[in-house]
Amino acid sequence: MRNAEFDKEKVLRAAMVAFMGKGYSKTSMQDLTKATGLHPGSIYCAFENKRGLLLAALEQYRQDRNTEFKSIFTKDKPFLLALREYLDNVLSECISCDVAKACLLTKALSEIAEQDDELQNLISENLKQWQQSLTEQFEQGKSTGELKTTRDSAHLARFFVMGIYGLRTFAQTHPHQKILTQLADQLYQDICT
Amino acid sequence: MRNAEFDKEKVLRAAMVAFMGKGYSKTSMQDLTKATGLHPGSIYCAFENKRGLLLAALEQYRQDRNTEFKSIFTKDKPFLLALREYLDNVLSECISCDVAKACLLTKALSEIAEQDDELQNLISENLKQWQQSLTEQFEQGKSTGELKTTRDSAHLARFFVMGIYGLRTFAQTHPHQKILTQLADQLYQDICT
DNA sequence: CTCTTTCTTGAATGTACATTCAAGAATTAT
DNA sequence: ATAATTCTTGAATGTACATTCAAGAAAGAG
Repeated sequence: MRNAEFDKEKVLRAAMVAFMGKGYSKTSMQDLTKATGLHPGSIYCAFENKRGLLLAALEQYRQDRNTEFKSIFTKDKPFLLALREYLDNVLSECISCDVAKACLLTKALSEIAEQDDELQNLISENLKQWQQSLTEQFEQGKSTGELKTTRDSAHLARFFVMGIYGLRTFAQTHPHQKILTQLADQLYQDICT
Repeated sequence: MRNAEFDKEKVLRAAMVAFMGKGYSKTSMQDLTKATGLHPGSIYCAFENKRGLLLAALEQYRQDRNTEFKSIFTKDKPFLLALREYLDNVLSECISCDVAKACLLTKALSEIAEQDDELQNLISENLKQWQQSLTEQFEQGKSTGELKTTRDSAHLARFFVMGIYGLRTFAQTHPHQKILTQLADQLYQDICT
């Protein structure tokens, strides 16, 4: 008897970064062995195949994002502050020069989803769940009176999500702090008034 | 002496559709020969290689979009109507079930740009040019008094572009007419007030 | 009608890749 | 210590692919 030697989370985060950097197709197994430090056999043993590694990485990504979300939208923090902090986080990802500029979910969605229904559904569900969490926060914000608007919470959340998708794509052609910040400010204003 | 037998525009539009459907990497030469009706040799003769075909297809895409843009934003049509029509066009693309849901430029940008600086620049320039055209239209709309806002035209155009990027991504997970229309309406309102 | 040029065809080539597997190494149990 | 089990290693395999190329077909020139 013997236990696996590698740290699954570390491996999955490394795989995430690799996939975000080159995209799924262009990330070779060689890239993945280099990034994760695992040999092909180990990867196949642990994750079945390359696609399995992507699935596992997506799940890890979802968990990480979820943890981050909960750490920002805490019960004691005023909603508007939390929302602004959340947006600023997205913003700094967009501006940063590392590979996390794109969201792994949307990147994978645009690259592979058309060909792979299971993956498409998985990703869509994740994104819908994220949107649902935001809807709940908007609802919360309205109930405390912080968010003064007649608009439906679900609608607000969808618009916010759309804005973030757009911001991320925009950042790929215009990675300028000033402009991106302006766009984020505008989005925040449009939501909160 | 003998002339090439194929219609370049038709070939390029077929290639565009193929690339939009499967993405660049996953579209094989076999797919492309089937889609275009050309044999490998002819493709290599006319476009150098697969990447060359993508470049040519991107250029065709740019031209087609430009023509469409000019046909919507004509001098005699009221700006607000034109803007609304433009947005509705995007919307119907998002809702339609064919492959044109995604913009070829942003799809290619997210898939390949990281690896290919020349392509990255080409696409970025195209997108910036689009944004510039919109800026000019917003400026026009302000000068006629149709567009009543204190906001900068360039800023308006950026926000509008961001919204369209977001709408397209959003449509990949929620291809529902009603919700997408709602989002487009909201975007239109936010811009025009 | 014949020659020349250019285009077309699709089988052949080489490469890059995902995947497998058998031998070796490490760990735990007895 | 030894055996039993499970993990690790990386070279070998087969496949899918982009690309090439030489032979054949079509079109125009003389």
